[in-house]
Amino acid sequence: MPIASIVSDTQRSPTAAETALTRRVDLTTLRLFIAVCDEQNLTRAAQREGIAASAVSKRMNDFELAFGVTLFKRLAKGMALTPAGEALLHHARVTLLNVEKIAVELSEYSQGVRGHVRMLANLSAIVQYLPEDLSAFFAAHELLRVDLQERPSAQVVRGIEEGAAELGICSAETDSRALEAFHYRYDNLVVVMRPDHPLAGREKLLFTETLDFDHIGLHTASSIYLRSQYAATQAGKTMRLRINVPGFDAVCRMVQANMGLGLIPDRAFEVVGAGMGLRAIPLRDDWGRRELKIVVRDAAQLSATSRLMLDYLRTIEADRLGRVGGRAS
Amino acid sequence: MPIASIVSDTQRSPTAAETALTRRVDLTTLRLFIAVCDEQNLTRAAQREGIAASAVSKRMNDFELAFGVTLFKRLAKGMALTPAGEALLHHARVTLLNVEKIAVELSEYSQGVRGHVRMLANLSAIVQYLPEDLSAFFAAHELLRVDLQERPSAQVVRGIEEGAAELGICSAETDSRALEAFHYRYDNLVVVMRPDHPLAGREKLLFTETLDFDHIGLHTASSIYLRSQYAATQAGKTMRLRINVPGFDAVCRMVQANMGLGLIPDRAFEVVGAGMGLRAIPLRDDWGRRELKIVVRDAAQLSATSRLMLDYLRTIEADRLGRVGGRAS
DNA sequence: GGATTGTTAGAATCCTTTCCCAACAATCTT
DNA sequence: AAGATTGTTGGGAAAGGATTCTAACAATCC
Repeated sequence: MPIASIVSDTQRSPTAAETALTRRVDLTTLRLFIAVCDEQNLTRAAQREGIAASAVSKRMNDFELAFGVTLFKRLAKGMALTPAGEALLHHARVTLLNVEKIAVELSEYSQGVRGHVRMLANLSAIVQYLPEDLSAFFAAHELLRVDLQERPSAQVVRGIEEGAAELGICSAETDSRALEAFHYRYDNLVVVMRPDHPLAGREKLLFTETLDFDHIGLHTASSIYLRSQYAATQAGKTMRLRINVPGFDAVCRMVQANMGLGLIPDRAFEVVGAGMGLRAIPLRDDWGRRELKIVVRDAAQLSATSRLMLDYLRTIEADRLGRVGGRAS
Repeated sequence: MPIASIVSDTQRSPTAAETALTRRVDLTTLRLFIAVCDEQNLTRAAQREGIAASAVSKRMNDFELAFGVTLFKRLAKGMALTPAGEALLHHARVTLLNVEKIAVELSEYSQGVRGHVRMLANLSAIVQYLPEDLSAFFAAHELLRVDLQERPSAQVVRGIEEGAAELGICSAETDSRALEAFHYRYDNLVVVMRPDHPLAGREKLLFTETLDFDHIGLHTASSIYLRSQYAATQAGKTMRLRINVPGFDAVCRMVQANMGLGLIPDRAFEVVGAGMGLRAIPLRDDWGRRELKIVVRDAAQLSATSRLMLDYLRTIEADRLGRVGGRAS
């Protein structure tokens, strides 16, 4: 993005003088600084942190001196931030948040947790397969912990590329660029409707048959939404959308409220919409069968724990298929 | 996302014991730790950091003791990470990166820069209006600096909500939820084509008229792509997409290469596709005129510098319209 | 004048680093 | 095969540095 970089400067590498300054930053100073900002008063901040006011004063002054910056305007009633102070406050907050994460995560290790796996996954995977897969995984490896976040498929890829997590699960149609990809699960889309809907008696449906009725859409970045819009376009028809909602449960509730048809994966319906008295009819179109894939940056360089998880996720469906003798649901 | 939170634990608040542990983390230890990880060797790490090897050893041991965790497997050939060590490494890296940002930013303040504004904007704003608007703004306020990142409109909103930046610019059609929104600019979409294209002689075009020809799409999260797909659907037709590309310049290059029609904002064409010998024909549909809006979390609580920028961006078009006497381009 | 506010100074304390040495494993030399 | 050499991490004592505390001091507000 060349045009952006003209005015952006976050990416440039720090000079030697700046790396020297890096060493003058320390966490207690940042913590105290935040306290002073919160209280807008040095004395109260010192009390809150259980330290003498003079110590705080000295730290703030030394810090300002070291960086050649004034952080506060010293008023008679307390301390007010300068622009430089505001900039520091922002970074100080996220830095301390990070440090807190360190403490939390390490203390988990000390209590026996032997590994952490950071994962990103799309909604379909999280709702349908991950709860069971992960709990089965935990049964075999009690000492592991997973940090899972939901994101649309495209951003799962982005997050893995950027190293925000090690394992990602996204729709197989998503472009995963330089990442390594492995098969995870197959998915089947079903049309969800009330039992009194005109189509409720059907065994199977073509997507085009549903286009004469109102639809309830997922959020616009979801792959199901994008794919169904595309299918409608291909058929030369229009999807009549009443509303876009953020989750499968919300879709089912909207269907229940007679807002229209919903299009969600079958297992999601079993999990989320089961007790709601709704009908789910399989989609006959070829794109009604979807694939979820696992993406990683470099399988060879994965941490031992992530490697374990990856191997597990890759074999689990193979096992299941072997037992059942075919591709189930 | 209740189902996700069962297995996710990033959001939970730290216990008292953990906040106590927070104080045992310090940056030099983290820096040394990273050095040891990089070198996989305590002695070399100590040399690199200009410190005695035994001091490093002591720090690592104390740290392990404090958290009750083993970070390394001590091998004869050096030190290898345990899973806990890998987890720490990840967080340590991002923490130090943040600290470096602090040093960089503050040293800029010390050199006279008086304020930082963090912004997110969509591609349309960045390519068309921000370069001029920002440079004009800088002319009036030499001492300010802007940190600008490109994101699709929906994620601009998300970023502002999460506090990643203070000012955002996105398409007016984007749902900005609880954020405050202000008008920024109007936009007009044009159809870009080669001069030898059948439609090249036209003065204006309806989007439906272009649907008989191949199109070049932007990336699927872009508002132009979403909106034009929707329009095609509404017209009961199909958009014949040859390829999706990530930027306006790429669209123009594809058009030049005879891949099809492009749909981009007019000013983007002037900036990016001007010298490429292409035709740009205005879109006559009502949605061909788009609006860009500025979003902020709470205008009343904005920092002084961001406030300045917001006020500037809000007035600049009003001025321009006043001078020109109407809505230009 | 009393009660805020933040700042300064000197002494006590705490912590870190350094230095030297020990134990150990792997590798090379005799 | 035995011994020497190199490189590794770990531990204890002393020196040096940094941080903190108490106490006293200015400036402002009510």
